[in-house]
Amino acid sequence: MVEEKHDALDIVFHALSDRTRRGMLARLCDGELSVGDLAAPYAMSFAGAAKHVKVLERAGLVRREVRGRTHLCRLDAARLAEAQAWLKHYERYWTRGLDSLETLLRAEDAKAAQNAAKKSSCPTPSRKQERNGDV
Amino acid sequence: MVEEKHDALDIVFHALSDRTRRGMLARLCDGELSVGDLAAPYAMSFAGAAKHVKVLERAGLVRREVRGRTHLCRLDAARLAEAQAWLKHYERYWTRGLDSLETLLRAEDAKAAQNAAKKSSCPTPSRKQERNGDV
DNA sequence: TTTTTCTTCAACCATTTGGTTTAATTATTG
DNA sequence: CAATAATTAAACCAAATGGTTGAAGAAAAA
Repeated sequence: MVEEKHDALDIVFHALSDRTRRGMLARLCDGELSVGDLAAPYAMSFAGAAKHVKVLERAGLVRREVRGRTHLCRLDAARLAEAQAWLKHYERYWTRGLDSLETLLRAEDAKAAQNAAKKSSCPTPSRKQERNGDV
Repeated sequence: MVEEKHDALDIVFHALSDRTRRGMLARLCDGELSVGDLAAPYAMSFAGAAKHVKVLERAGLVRREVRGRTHLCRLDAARLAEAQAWLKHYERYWTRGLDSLETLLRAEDAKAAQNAAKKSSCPTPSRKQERNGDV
């Protein structure tokens, strides 16, 4: 009878819905950081940033190890896996679209290849982008 | 100089951080639904549910087509793809863990197979779960 | 036209969020 | 010991969130 209003996914997605917190997670990829280290890059007050760390912690995305007077934080990606598992259900609803886009691009490539064939051959046009912008 | 405080990812993750909205997205997988249809299953007021639809719409997760007096909504998964692309960056931080888990389970399976070998052979133990609980 | 249906809009309320500042806590260092 | 460093805790604030109710609009049906 604990009247749970938010399930784990609510809390994880909420934690991810803030650019500051996503930035913290990104920096934790390179290894453990203290709360102070995590807070340093941001313009806000230390206490403000520490609150963000706490949100990440409550979402289970970071784990904290108190070591002397500093609190070391490290990424715990398990909950991210859960979030991605949820999203994966919807993969088919965008891959369909991407597939047709892919088809279109392939057709374009083929046409371009035909036109270019008079001059040279170009086996794999390599339409890979992987552009991301991060954080 | 528009002073954008929230980027697209903020808004998408926030939209996903509510069970009601995730439920709506799930139901939209089966096809278009009116706002009324979307609202029906929930205990809250119609206007309350309609607000959730609007949040999804502003996040770019649903698109609305006004048709007569009913507003048809349909899933637009492109933004979900962006969210998953972000999560994909972290895949390596949980697959490492899952790999060792996998190794452990494989070892268990192998042992079980050895024990069972005296009675019968079982080619693919099929440790696939895909359990999800959805929404 | 009148009524009903589907929907938005506006006002309101309680709670949460993201931020601040100041004070308190805890561990290290001089 | 006293001083400093790393952090939390508490009180506060403005804005956003998630919900309500009641009214209004526009399209369809009577």
